Amino acid sequence: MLLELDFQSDVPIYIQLKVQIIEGIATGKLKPGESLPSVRQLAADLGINLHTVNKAYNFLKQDGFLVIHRQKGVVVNPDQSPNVNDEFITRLEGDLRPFAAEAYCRGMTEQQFGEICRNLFIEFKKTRGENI
Amino acid sequence: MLLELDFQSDVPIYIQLKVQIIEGIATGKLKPGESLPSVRQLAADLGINLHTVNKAYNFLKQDGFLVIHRQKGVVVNPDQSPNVNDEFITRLEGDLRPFAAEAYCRGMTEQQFGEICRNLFIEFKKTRGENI
DNA sequence: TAACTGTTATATTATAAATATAACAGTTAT
DNA sequence: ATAACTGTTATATTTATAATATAACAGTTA
Repeated sequence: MLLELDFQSDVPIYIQLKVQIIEGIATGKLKPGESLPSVRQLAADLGINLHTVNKAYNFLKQDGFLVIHRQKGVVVNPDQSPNVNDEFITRLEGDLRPFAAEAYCRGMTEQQFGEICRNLFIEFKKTRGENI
Repeated sequence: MLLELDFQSDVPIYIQLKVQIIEGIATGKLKPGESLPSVRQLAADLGINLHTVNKAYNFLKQDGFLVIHRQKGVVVNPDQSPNVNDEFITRLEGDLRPFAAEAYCRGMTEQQFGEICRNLFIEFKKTRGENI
């Protein structure tokens, strides 16, 4: 899977990695049980430091998206991704609220906002369908 | 309007201020034309530095949420909040995508996700209705 | 004149991000 | 067994950003 970094972005590199890997799982480009490059390999490929990759991997491991397999190294969780629990929903609502507020302030309609959110979600559904 | 800061949060203070002011406008707790505390006053009230407040105010001014009024100081844009333009939509989609991806990975349904987004939006509509 | 407004400038401190090396324990393949 | 790999841990340093501390300026207001 291709990972692209924007070094000009104000988003930290390890967050960019984390987000892109989750999106990769969402689209099916990264499949359950699939191995990821080693921390050293990926760091070398991207021209960044080993610890930056390790930081991203560890966040994803802690969330249950990745597991460490004795033989295969870092692997996409073969069982399934972590659940939707109350903690996640609370966090999600807190994270999304500012965006909803700004959209509402700017005069976006409920339909517009709903459609953008739904389309983003559907996009993953579709793409995973194609990649499985 | 009451502003509350979480000094333990990993979200920078000036971002917390920016978000809460936008949410205040969205809920109608901050009305068009209404004055905000001076940078020195708000900084003193919150126990933070003048420049931290100024930084938040300037971001909001740049986005068109606030204007500087000769007499009244910093004021909620009396005309209206900034528009929904293509730039905003592009930025919004980019910002929301990671959350949609994670929600989808965790097995959230399109209905669940859509409802959470819609409810957040509706909440502002309702609250502003009450506050106007 | 005095007290306020936002603004600008400069310097410093604190924290987080990213890097640089090095080493350890365990696995894998030659 | 040796060599090459795996993630992990430790330590130190550099870089960038966040936040603070003082000070001053130009304009407004009472």
